Amino acid sequence: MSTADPQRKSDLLRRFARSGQSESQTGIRREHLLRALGLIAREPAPVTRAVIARRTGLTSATASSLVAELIALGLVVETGRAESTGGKRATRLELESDAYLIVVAVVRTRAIDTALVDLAGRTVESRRLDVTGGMEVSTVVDAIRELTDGLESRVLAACVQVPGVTAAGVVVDSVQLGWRDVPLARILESEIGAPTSVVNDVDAEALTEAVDADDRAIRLVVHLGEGVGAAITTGGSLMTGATGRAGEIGHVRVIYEGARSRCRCGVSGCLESATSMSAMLGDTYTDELDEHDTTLLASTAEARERMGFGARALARALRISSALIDPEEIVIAGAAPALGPHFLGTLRDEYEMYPAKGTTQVAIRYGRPELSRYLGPAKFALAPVLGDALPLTQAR
Amino acid sequence: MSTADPQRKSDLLRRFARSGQSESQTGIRREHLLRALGLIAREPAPVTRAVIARRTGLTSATASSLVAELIALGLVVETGRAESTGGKRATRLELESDAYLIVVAVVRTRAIDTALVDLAGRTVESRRLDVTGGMEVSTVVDAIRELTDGLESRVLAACVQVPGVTAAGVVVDSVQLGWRDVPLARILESEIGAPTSVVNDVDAEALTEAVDADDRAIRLVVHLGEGVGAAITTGGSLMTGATGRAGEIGHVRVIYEGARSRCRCGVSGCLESATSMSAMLGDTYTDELDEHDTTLLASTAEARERMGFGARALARALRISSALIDPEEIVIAGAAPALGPHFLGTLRDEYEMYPAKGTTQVAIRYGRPELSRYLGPAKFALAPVLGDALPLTQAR
DNA sequence: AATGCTTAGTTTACCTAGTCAACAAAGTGG
DNA sequence: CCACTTTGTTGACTAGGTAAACTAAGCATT
Repeated sequence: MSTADPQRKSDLLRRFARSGQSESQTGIRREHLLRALGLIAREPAPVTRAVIARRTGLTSATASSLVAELIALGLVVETGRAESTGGKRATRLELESDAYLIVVAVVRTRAIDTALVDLAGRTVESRRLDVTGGMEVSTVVDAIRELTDGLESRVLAACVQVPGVTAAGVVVDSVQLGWRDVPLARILESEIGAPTSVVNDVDAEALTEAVDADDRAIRLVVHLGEGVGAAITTGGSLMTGATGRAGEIGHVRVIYEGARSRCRCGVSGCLESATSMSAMLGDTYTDELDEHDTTLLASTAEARERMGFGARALARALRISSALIDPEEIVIAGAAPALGPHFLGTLRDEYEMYPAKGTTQVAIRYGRPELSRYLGPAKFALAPVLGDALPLTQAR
Repeated sequence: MSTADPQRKSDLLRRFARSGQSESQTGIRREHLLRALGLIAREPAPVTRAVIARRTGLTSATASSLVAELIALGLVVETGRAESTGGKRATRLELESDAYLIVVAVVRTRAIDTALVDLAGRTVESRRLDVTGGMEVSTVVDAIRELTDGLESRVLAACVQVPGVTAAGVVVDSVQLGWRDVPLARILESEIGAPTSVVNDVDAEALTEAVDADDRAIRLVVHLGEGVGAAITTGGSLMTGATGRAGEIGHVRVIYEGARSRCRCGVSGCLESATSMSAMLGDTYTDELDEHDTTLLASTAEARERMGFGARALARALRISSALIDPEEIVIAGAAPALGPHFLGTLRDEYEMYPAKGTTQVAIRYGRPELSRYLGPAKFALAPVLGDALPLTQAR
């Protein structure tokens, strides 16, 4: 366990946190440091200086100097020697995952969940704060300050997850929280002294699902809950669209004949009115339910019938979406995994009923409920500092 | 007019053409050279060394050295002095647009159009070769060789446009040409000694429409012709998807009740069966028709009625597509502009009939038929050499 | 006309972060 | 014990930047 060292942290931030423009000189070095760090963090086999040199194509001299700097910054430690492969035994290098921490805050209508995540993706600590009345920005600030008290020098980055439209650290519009144009990142950055990001809840979930994604993978993640949303990830980062509203497909009309009920949005036949968890399981469903209760709700005959209808509507949306962006896979996340294999099977059948010429078969799977929901936000928090060097896989 | 200088061209290719991997050292210099070149090519006001220094944030010494190298490579010339702004008059810099040429070949079922495009986007020369029988790769090679005869030392890059699925310089599958897994780029590169790209026809068109795009603009381009296809451009480059099939939306089913005719693909109710030019204007329509003849076909009462049906089907596809990717604008290209304001108006009305909550209004416009169709391929050809430094705007 | 001030561009000394080559350290096998 | 391999470090060199001094060429004011 490393001790807090304010100097080392500020060195690290100066080195990595992209500071606007003049990256002409240090940019390459930053890139190389992150590649080396990425190898150390991701590679299952033991990583040594020689391995880094071979994999990056840099010389062993440069690899040594990169490792020296990573060790000085406290991100990497030497951990004994490797077996000999015919010559001198190499020094193993490993990520020092508990040197720094990432702060995650998940803000909802009536509660704030806060957590500290280490560089391996482990949740070191988590708290819940129930909030009565309206959600205030100051309450979020206080919750985070309480969590990080005394640990300031180890907090490397932070991310706040909110429901609603976000762009560049600003909560543009959150109906659920009643916030509009709140520069949340700026407020928190001055408060905790670390780069802070703001992310939409659906996007955060998509990043969680992309946790061990291939570099170039393109993935369509659909969230089913009280509402319906989607997100597209490419190589571990998000497609935000021109106005930060990419993925807002919940209220697009997909049923033109035989719509069953009018959605709260006014349009009848929109995707959400057929495929949201509430539409399929009834109004007793809420996002606060656990998996067991949701499974119970899904077991009635009426629910099963409505799940068929919902699957058909979602299949319509997915067919055109996947033809357009040609994803590697489609992930149905949110509370959907609790619906079980029946819903997924129906969805796949409906999806494959009209295969479009010129497109390839795309796998549809459920999201993985076993993944910590802090992983996506943690990954998003780390992006401006360490890029996607660290996998944050949690389990290994 | 600059003379051919083989040495200078090979210097340029060595400097810019990204050669696989080891870009660790020269990468930054390449970046800076391209930024300087981009300023000189794009800026409407006269560009000088001092301007480059200010805009890039580099020092004036570096700007001077960058310009010196661009001049040595033949990409830039000094053109007199600017007005004084209180001190020494600056030396104007301009793009030497006729020093190098880009080869474009548009391959279709029965004809090959070839063209030479200069660095400003002007078509310097163009030829057409009608082909009877099947289209052979060797015929394409010959057509290009004939066009470039004696100009080899000025040809900087080439692009071949083909109908069908393409990926990384390979024609993966072209039903129209009867080609499968043809490594066209590799064949041509050894033939003409310049980096060669292969692009899909719909993608090429999308790049043409993105010719003076803002850097971060995301744009959805839909091609209407004998078939229907789409492409997404972000910041001047294409989203290709996981397997190079992004945008293949033609045969996605969008009409579930009241489909009028079965498409050649077998599915009834697919987008193409309602919205392709052939579906709307009748089987007498072909992609070879000129704008005038197409307009005539569109003027009958029956065609107008079918255009309404087609617009409704396309609107369905566009609503979900634009909610998903949140584009800056939607462009309806291909032969569609010949359909006139009636079709576009109907499409807009249908599109806006069910506005989805949480999304923003997106402008729908026709493609610009006045743009040379060689611009998109030329831009694609130049990408591996000069990135998106040159706008290739043609007219200024 | 002389002087000062401003802007443009070049030259020079220095810095950063690589490479290459020599070498030390620490292993293996005959 | 010695040749050979692999790991990692050290020192000379190189590419491509910066900072600051300097030259060049204009305008404005005395």
